Amino acid sequence: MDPIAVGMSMADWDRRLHAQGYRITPQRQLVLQAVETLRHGSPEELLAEVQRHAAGVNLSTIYRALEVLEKVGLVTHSHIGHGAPTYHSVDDETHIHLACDACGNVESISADVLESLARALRADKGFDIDVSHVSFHGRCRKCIEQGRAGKH
Amino acid sequence: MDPIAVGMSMADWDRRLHAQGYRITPQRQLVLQAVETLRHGSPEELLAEVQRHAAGVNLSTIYRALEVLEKVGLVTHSHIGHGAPTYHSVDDETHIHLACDACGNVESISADVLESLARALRADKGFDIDVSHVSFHGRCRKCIEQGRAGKH
DNA sequence: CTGACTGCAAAAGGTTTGCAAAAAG
DNA sequence: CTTTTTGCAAACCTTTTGCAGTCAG
Repeated sequence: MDPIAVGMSMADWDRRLHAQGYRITPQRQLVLQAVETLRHGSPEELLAEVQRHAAGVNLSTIYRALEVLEKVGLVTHSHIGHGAPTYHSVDDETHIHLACDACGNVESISADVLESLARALRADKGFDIDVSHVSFHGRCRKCIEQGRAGKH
Repeated sequence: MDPIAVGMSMADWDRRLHAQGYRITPQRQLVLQAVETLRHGSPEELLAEVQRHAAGVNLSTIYRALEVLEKVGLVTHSHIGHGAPTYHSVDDETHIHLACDACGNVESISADVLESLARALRADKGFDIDVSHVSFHGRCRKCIEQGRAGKH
């Protein structure tokens, strides 16, 4: 598997960084690749992925790289559970997360379902939702059928 | 201000605890009252509120009380930002949060806006949203008008 | 060269846990 | 009297920060 050409945002990732005055570094490229490889990843998970290619990279570098990559619009994150945020690449189709509180499973679905709600909130409240950030908690089909209860 | 009769859930709060085998303690009552007084509160903030009435209460007690109160259905929490969760009492009208990433302000609105979306997700994906848990990120009217950018 | 970036280690938040003493039922 | 609950202190986990050395431009 070619570690370079993973997503379409990779095409101009360096230009994007450059444009905003940031430098191109191997670490930043590795983090971006890691985000695109694991389509969802916590900082910890991204570190593991990055370290498969470059063992010496430090966790704080992951955090700082993600901050920069997010600032230039190459990645986003959302808070799915109680724990760590999940980062994903911006070139994926915008999606939202359905996190099951009973089994912990997380499903990604298209963000299209939010369209009319987003429009309504924009109109009524003047509030502009960051759609890529959205995640819903609840119970998935399987857990409802099995009568599994429980939060978290 | 009467510290006892704040919300309607206070009516049978002790019965609720009792029913599930938990004991009635001043700390638990104080925490429940604090949640109803500050309609939104992080554990830290709830501690401060509780300590206005009983200085000796410990933060870990707040956490443990919230866990129990949540288990018996007297309070819920939602994760608004990056930081601490926010607890609110269940007897309030179910509401969701609109958190502005630019100014940090959080607005509560009725959860009614989610009705049709919730129904659709239930039908299409079999996923049952925990509505009280929902919060949206984005930009509020003020910040949009002032062209204020920025995440977090 | 010079400033931005990295690794490391320490600090900072937020939450959890073990334990002995205190309180509830 | 028995069992739960509390307060305290320490442990834990994730994220942030200060700093000196390194690297990109």
